[in-house]
Amino acid sequence: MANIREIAKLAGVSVTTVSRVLNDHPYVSEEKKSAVYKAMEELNYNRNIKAIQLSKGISNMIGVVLPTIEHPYFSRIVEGIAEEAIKHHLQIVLFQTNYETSKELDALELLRGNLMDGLVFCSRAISFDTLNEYKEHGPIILCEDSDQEEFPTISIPHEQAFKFGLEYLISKGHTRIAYSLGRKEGTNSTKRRKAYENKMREINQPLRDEWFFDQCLSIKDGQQIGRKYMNVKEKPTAILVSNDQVAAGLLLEANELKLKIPEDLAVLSFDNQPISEAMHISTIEIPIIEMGRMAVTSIINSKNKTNSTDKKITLPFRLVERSTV
Amino acid sequence: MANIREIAKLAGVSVTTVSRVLNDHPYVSEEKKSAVYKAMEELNYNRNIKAIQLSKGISNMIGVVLPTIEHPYFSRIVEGIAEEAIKHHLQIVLFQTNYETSKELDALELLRGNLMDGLVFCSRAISFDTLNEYKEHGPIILCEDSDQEEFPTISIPHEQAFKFGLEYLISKGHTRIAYSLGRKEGTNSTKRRKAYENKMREINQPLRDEWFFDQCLSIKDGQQIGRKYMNVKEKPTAILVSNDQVAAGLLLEANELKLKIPEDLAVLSFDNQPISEAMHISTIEIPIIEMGRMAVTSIINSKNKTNSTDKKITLPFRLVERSTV
DNA sequence: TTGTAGGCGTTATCAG
DNA sequence: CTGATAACGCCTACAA
Repeated sequence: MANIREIAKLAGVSVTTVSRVLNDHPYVSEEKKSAVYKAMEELNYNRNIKAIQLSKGISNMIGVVLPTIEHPYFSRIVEGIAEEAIKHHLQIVLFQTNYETSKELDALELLRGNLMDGLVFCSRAISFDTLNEYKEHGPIILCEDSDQEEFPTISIPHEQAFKFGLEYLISKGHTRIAYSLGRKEGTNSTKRRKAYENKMREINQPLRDEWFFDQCLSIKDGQQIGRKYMNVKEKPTAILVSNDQVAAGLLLEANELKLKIPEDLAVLSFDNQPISEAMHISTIEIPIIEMGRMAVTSIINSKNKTNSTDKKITLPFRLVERSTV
Repeated sequence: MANIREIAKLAGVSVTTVSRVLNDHPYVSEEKKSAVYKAMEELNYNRNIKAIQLSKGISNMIGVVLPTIEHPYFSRIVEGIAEEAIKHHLQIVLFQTNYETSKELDALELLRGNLMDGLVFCSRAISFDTLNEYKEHGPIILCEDSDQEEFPTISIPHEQAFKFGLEYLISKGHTRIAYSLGRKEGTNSTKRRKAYENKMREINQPLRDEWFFDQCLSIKDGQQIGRKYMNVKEKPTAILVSNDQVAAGLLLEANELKLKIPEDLAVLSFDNQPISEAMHISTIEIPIIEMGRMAVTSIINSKNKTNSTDKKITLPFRLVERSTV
């Protein structure tokens, strides 16, 4: 592989001049410029980007950490990240962690090793304490509704949104409301659970284990809920589920079980993914793509200003009324 | 940022020794080793991965090119790629192109610039001629069923699979068969179309424009087909659609239109994504995850051997009979 | 077991 | 306009 020095030699100029030509600097005579181009042609020259990056001390890469790319929620975030990243000539490095902290650490180590300019955690298993150890090595953006002050976050207000969903169901005459969450421990899920418990206390409803469905993320999980529902002794009249996938699964299973939605069971979900429109699912929209986009701008902002301005960005949610409530 | 030289100075050893400690080389005395560790601790040392990569001439990164990450087919391929990549300590760089050749070129340019060890094209818009210009810069793997000899490919035999699907429908008594494709121009779609035209000729059926639905990828597109179907004058009795998403949309719309599946219209699709199981859609399984996995191994093989062994890898497809045929 | 010196390929500084 | 020369941070013969 020919390098800049060989080009210089062949063209009869200095490496500086070659570099100038390469970078479209002014102040290079046309003759030398064409001599350089000719030499590059002859030697079949290719720039070495790694060398440029080392020399300049930049990367133009950001890491995106998520449990799996196969869930619509995450692929949608990445869609947004990719859209914004390309505007800034940033490349995206994907870390599919399956919520294994060791893999999340891999991403952090690469940030530490200066390979990436920043990291977006779409969801995480790793602790804030661990995260904190990597704080100095580059901007880390969290797509979750956490209250800590260390890292910028981008999210809808999950507690408020869940409360809003419950109130909507209540306004429709429901008091016996079940719910599902993605994973018990996550920041967002914790907020949702809190909202649920508060609201139930408020309307004097007991918390029933039977009415809570954990680990619900996919269509299959939604079908699961449908089957479990049949065995629930005290039936709820409504359910607020983790996301549209779960709602879709629940609807499909309900159809098989001759369960009428919303007459027997009202269903409200989150996200407003395409499938919810197709199945007429009432849902609370989360601006997922926008979240992805803003995660990138947030990283860029953190890079530019030493005092990162935007700490906690809260995006709006929105009720989309269709026919399952 | 402290570097290896400062560590050496503070620890009172040479840079070589520091490098040895860093890389777990043998033949370093315990005293020096701990002196180095101490110095690293004191100076808050972080390895610069870009420098290592430049020095060693490696990248440990592969690029993945696809139109959008938001479609289950592509996110599933990436899932497979990620699974295999992590075993080989390869990072994944995502190029979301929206089928714009300029963005596909970006990926190729980074390959040329030695930033990545190889490229996987999950789908592409760019021509073989252009691709060929980048052949020398690293392995390029195509996830499509093309017959060219220049690049390794990984795919099911699309023509054969489509023919198989048609024959299955015919064996169920159908002769009036419609079909849909993802995009007219793609390699895989071309094969499918060819299979369709051949088979129709074989059973003496005319080709009707009305029975062909182009640009069908999503649930929405499937619903579209349902609505268009109502206006088709000569009704087909079966349809072979591009993928499970389209089938799902078609089923949902059929339900609203009081169209009976499979009585009024039999539906067979491709992929065997989770949604097809949930909706009991008969489908021809494509080992998408496996495709992703093998794309990575193929890149690794191309790297190791100068004479790339596996040129065209053909994966098996499989009929999954459920209740839409 | 250790160190010196040169190389990876580019950019940046500064003097002409 | 041009060019030496020193970074960037690390690895690795080769020699000791």
